[in-house]
Amino acid sequence: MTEAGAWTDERVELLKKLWNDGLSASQIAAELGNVTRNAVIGKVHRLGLSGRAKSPGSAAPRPRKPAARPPSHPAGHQSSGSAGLTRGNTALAPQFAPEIEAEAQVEREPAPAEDVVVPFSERVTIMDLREYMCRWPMGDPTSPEFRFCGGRSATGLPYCAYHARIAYQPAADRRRDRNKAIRA
DNA sequence: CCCTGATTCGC
DNA sequence: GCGAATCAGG
Repeated sequence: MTEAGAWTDERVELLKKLWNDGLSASQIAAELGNVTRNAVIGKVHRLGLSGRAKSPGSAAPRPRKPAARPPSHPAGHQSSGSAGLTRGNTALAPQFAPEIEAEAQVEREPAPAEDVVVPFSERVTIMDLREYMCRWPMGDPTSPEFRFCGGRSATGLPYCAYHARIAYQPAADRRRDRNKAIRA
Protein backbone atom coordinates (compact mmCIF):
# COMPACT_ATOMS: atom_id res chain seq x y z
CA MET A 1 0.00 0.00 0.00
CA THR A 2 1.47 3.24 -1.10
CA GLU A 3 1.83 6.04 1.31
CA ALA A 4 -1.11 8.35 1.42
CA GLY A 5 1.10 11.39 1.38
CA ALA A 6 3.18 10.30 -1.56
CA TRP A 7 3.09 12.11 -4.85
CA THR A 8 2.27 9.33 -7.22
CA ASP A 9 1.76 9.96 -10.91
CA GLU A 10 -1.96 9.77 -10.47
CA ARG A 11 -1.96 12.29 -7.69
CA VAL A 12 0.33 14.58 -9.60
CA GLU A 13 -1.88 14.40 -12.64
CA LEU A 14 -4.92 15.11 -10.57
CA LEU A 15 -3.09 17.97 -9.00
CA LYS A 16 -2.25 19.43 -12.39
CA LYS A 17 -5.79 18.98 -13.59
CA LEU A 18 -7.37 20.60 -10.59
CA TRP A 19 -4.82 23.38 -10.47
CA ASN A 20 -5.30 24.07 -14.13
CA ASP A 21 -9.01 23.98 -13.56
CA GLY A 22 -8.69 26.89 -11.25
CA LEU A 23 -9.24 25.22 -7.94
CA SER A 24 -7.48 26.65 -4.95
CA ALA A 25 -4.69 24.82 -3.23
CA SER A 26 -6.79 24.07 -0.19
CA GLN A 27 -9.55 22.62 -2.30
CA ILE A 28 -7.11 20.47 -4.17
CA ALA A 29 -5.57 19.38 -0.92
CA ALA A 30 -8.97 18.45 0.42
CA GLU A 31 -9.77 16.57 -2.74
CA LEU A 32 -6.52 14.66 -2.74
CA GLY A 33 -6.75 13.90 0.91
CA ASN A 34 -4.06 13.46 3.52
CA VAL A 35 -2.26 16.50 2.26
CA THR A 36 -2.23 20.07 3.36
CA ARG A 37 -2.65 23.04 1.13
CA ASN A 38 0.98 23.88 1.74
CA ALA A 39 2.01 20.53 0.39
CA VAL A 40 -0.03 21.17 -2.72
CA ILE A 41 1.43 24.59 -3.22
CA GLY A 42 4.91 23.30 -2.64
CA LYS A 43 4.41 20.57 -5.20
CA VAL A 44 2.87 22.98 -7.64
CA HIS A 45 5.91 25.19 -7.44
CA ARG A 46 8.23 22.28 -7.69
CA LEU A 47 6.47 21.21 -10.84
CA GLY A 48 6.75 24.70 -12.18
CA LEU A 49 3.06 25.32 -12.34
CA SER A 50 3.11 28.41 -10.21
CA GLY A 51 1.63 31.61 -11.44
CA ARG A 52 -1.61 30.27 -12.80
CA ALA A 53 -3.78 33.34 -13.09
CA LYS A 54 -1.35 36.18 -12.96
CA SER A 55 -0.76 39.14 -15.17
CA PRO A 56 1.39 37.76 -17.98
CA GLY A 57 2.37 41.18 -19.18
CA SER A 58 3.34 42.50 -15.81
CA ALA A 59 6.23 40.81 -14.16
CA ALA A 60 5.50 40.41 -10.52
CA PRO A 61 8.02 42.37 -8.49
CA ARG A 62 9.88 39.87 -6.40
CA PRO A 63 12.19 41.84 -4.13
CA ARG A 64 13.63 40.26 -1.05
CA LYS A 65 11.69 38.27 1.42
CA PRO A 66 13.30 38.06 4.84
CA ALA A 67 11.16 35.10 5.81
CA ALA A 68 12.45 35.00 9.30
CA ARG A 69 11.85 31.52 10.56
CA PRO A 70 12.32 30.88 14.25
CA PRO A 71 14.28 27.75 15.30
CA SER A 72 11.74 25.74 17.16
CA HIS A 73 9.83 23.45 14.86
CA PRO A 74 6.81 22.07 16.57
CA ALA A 75 5.43 20.56 13.37
CA GLY A 76 2.94 17.77 13.21
CA HIS A 77 -0.15 19.42 14.54
CA GLN A 78 -2.64 18.56 11.90
CA SER A 79 -5.53 18.07 14.17
CA SER A 80 -9.03 17.96 12.78
CA GLY A 81 -9.67 14.41 13.81
CA SER A 82 -7.57 12.12 11.69
CA ALA A 83 -8.01 12.28 7.96
CA GLY A 84 -10.75 14.85 7.84
CA LEU A 85 -9.29 17.79 6.04
CA THR A 86 -12.50 19.68 5.89
CA ARG A 87 -12.00 23.09 7.22
CA GLY A 88 -12.92 26.24 5.32
CA ASN A 89 -14.08 24.90 2.05
CA THR A 90 -15.18 28.23 0.78
CA ALA A 91 -16.00 28.44 -2.85
CA LEU A 92 -13.78 30.82 -4.67
CA ALA A 93 -14.69 32.94 -7.61
CA PRO A 94 -13.40 31.93 -11.01
CA GLN A 95 -11.43 34.53 -12.82
CA PHE A 96 -13.71 35.67 -15.56
CA ALA A 97 -13.76 39.01 -17.26
CA PRO A 98 -16.70 41.14 -16.28
CA GLU A 99 -18.89 41.76 -19.25
CA ILE A 100 -19.29 45.41 -19.90
CA GLU A 101 -22.04 46.57 -22.16
CA ALA A 102 -20.65 49.71 -23.67
CA GLU A 103 -23.26 50.06 -26.39
CA ALA A 104 -26.37 48.51 -24.98
CA GLN A 105 -27.92 49.96 -21.91
CA VAL A 106 -28.92 47.01 -19.83
CA GLU A 107 -31.67 47.50 -17.36
CA ARG A 108 -30.30 46.72 -13.96
CA GLU A 109 -32.66 44.76 -11.85
CA PRO A 110 -32.70 46.26 -8.37
CA ALA A 111 -31.12 43.20 -6.81
CA PRO A 112 -34.03 41.38 -5.23
CA ALA A 113 -33.44 40.85 -1.57
CA GLU A 114 -32.89 37.17 -1.06
CA ASP A 115 -33.83 37.34 2.55
CA VAL A 116 -34.75 33.73 2.35
CA VAL A 117 -31.17 32.62 2.05
CA VAL A 118 -29.89 34.60 4.97
CA PRO A 119 -31.19 34.25 8.50
CA PHE A 120 -32.03 37.46 10.20
CA SER A 121 -29.51 36.70 12.89
CA GLU A 122 -26.83 36.71 10.26
CA ARG A 123 -27.70 40.05 8.85
CA VAL A 124 -25.70 43.04 9.80
CA THR A 125 -25.93 46.76 9.52
CA ILE A 126 -23.20 48.80 7.95
CA MET A 127 -21.96 49.41 11.44
CA ASP A 128 -21.41 45.74 12.05
CA LEU A 129 -20.05 45.05 8.63
CA ARG A 130 -16.56 43.66 8.65
CA GLU A 131 -14.17 43.28 5.80
CA TYR A 132 -14.73 39.56 5.67
CA MET A 133 -18.49 39.98 5.58
CA CYS A 134 -20.69 39.77 2.55
CA ARG A 135 -21.85 43.17 1.38
CA TRP A 136 -24.87 41.93 -0.43
CA PRO A 137 -27.53 44.63 -0.05
CA MET A 138 -30.86 43.61 1.32
CA GLY A 139 -33.88 45.78 1.20
CA ASP A 140 -34.18 49.44 0.51
CA PRO A 141 -30.95 51.32 1.22
CA THR A 142 -33.03 54.29 2.28
CA SER A 143 -34.85 52.22 4.79
CA PRO A 144 -33.57 52.08 8.36
CA GLU A 145 -34.05 48.35 8.15
CA PHE A 146 -31.48 48.09 5.43
CA ARG A 147 -29.12 45.24 6.10
CA PHE A 148 -26.26 43.40 4.53
CA CYS A 149 -25.91 39.69 4.14
CA GLY A 150 -22.99 39.59 6.53
CA GLY A 151 -21.93 36.11 5.56
CA ARG A 152 -18.31 35.13 5.26
CA SER A 153 -16.98 36.58 2.03
CA ALA A 154 -14.49 34.75 -0.12
CA THR A 155 -11.05 36.14 -0.61
CA GLY A 156 -11.03 39.25 -2.69
CA LEU A 157 -14.75 39.21 -3.09
CA PRO A 158 -17.26 41.65 -1.70
CA TYR A 159 -19.84 38.91 -1.40
CA CYS A 160 -20.14 35.54 0.13
CA ALA A 161 -19.91 32.51 -2.09
CA TYR A 162 -23.63 32.32 -2.57
CA HIS A 163 -24.21 35.93 -3.46
CA ALA A 164 -21.10 36.06 -5.55
CA ARG A 165 -22.68 33.50 -7.82
CA ILE A 166 -25.82 35.55 -8.06
CA ALA A 167 -23.96 38.76 -8.60
CA TYR A 168 -21.67 37.56 -11.33
CA GLN A 169 -23.47 34.58 -12.78
CA PRO A 170 -20.56 33.19 -14.76
CA ALA A 171 -21.34 31.78 -18.16
CA ALA A 172 -19.76 28.49 -17.33
CA ASP A 173 -20.88 27.39 -13.95
CA ARG A 174 -17.92 25.67 -12.44
CA ARG A 175 -18.77 22.77 -10.27
CA ARG A 176 -17.33 23.37 -6.88
CA ASP A 177 -18.24 20.76 -4.41
CA ARG A 178 -18.19 17.21 -5.51
CA ASN A 179 -19.90 14.53 -3.60
CA LYS A 180 -17.01 12.67 -2.12
CA ALA A 181 -18.55 9.56 -0.72
CA ILE A 182 -15.21 7.87 -0.81
CA ARG A 183 -14.42 8.40 2.78
CA ALA A 184 -14.69 4.93 4.18
C1' DC B 1 -12.37 37.26 11.05
C1' DC B 2 -11.36 34.35 6.92
C1' DC B 3 -8.82 32.93 3.00
C1' DT B 4 -5.34 33.03 -1.10
C1' DG B 5 -0.68 31.72 -3.19
C1' DA B 6 4.63 32.53 -2.52
C1' DT B 7 8.65 31.70 -0.39
C1' DT B 8 12.05 29.92 2.75
C1' DC B 9 14.51 26.34 4.75
C1' DG B 10 14.98 22.28 7.99
C1' DC B 11 14.34 17.67 7.23
C1' DG C 1 11.96 16.16 -3.01
C1' DC C 2 8.95 17.27 0.69
C1' DG C 3 6.08 20.39 3.40
C1' DA C 4 5.52 23.22 7.85
C1' DA C 5 6.20 27.71 9.02
C1' DT C 6 6.01 32.07 7.56
C1' DC C 7 5.17 36.00 4.69
C1' DA C 8 2.35 39.14 2.16
C1' DG C 9 -1.87 40.27 0.18
C1' DG C 10 -7.17 40.29 -0.62
